[in-house]
Amino acid sequence: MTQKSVSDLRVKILSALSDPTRLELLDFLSAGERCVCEILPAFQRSQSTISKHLNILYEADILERKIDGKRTVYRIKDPQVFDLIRMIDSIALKQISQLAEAGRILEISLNNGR
Amino acid sequence: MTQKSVSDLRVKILSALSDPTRLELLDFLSAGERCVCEILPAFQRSQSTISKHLNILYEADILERKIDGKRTVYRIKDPQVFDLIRMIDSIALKQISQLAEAGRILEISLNNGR
DNA sequence: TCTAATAATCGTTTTATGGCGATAAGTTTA
DNA sequence: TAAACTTATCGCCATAAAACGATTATTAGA
Repeated sequence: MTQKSVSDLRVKILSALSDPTRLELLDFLSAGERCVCEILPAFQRSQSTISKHLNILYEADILERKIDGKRTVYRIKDPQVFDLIRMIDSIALKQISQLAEAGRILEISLNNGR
Repeated sequence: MTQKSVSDLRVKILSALSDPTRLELLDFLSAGERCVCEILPAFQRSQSTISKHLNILYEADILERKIDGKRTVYRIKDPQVFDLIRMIDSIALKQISQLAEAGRILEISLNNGR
């Protein structure tokens, strides 16, 4: 039996999410389930690359899939991933505003020095 | 000027978090700021490896550091990362309980078949 | 001013990841 | 059943990431 710890799973989930193409895939699928043939035209990546990315998200239990005739349909398994992404964005936005603030202060001190 | 988008930053943050050693470092630092010389004995990794991991977390704006004499002290910059990790754990725990449930159902059907 | 302590950085090796085209495998349709 | 469609997988290459030991730079203390 392959024991799974929460630590292993969280690294697996975080790794699956730490790629721009995969984040775009999640965004794309947030509108609802889609077959691969609908996903492909929306991305400038080869079919094999997209298939691989989808499988990584599937293996991380973030997506589920069903086979429907000759197509495979993917959908978000647990919508809580979007809460997660929102929280990341909130942290990222804080970082950006800190940068902007630092820039403003720098600008002020440069102006004072003129 | 190096423009930073939220998308770039979130990939950077997620990448920084998707490593078991770095998650342990965050856990270790959750008790409060620590210098590298206190961190090292708690990890079975070389000094250069730990230094690199700390720097990755620093570059992702997850840690901040100050130099104090001959030591460098690291601390959590934004405690919201812990909300993030808690949310990951909640997703991971859901996955584990689904696995357990699937195992239970499998066991039942195996028993029925005996 | 030596010496020890501390931590970052360099150079190297090994492993993982992302990308692609080609191929295979399954399904539908003609 | 042959052809077309759809998607997963294989093999390969290039780049990135993780690990280590050795080196460097800085500071504290003898």
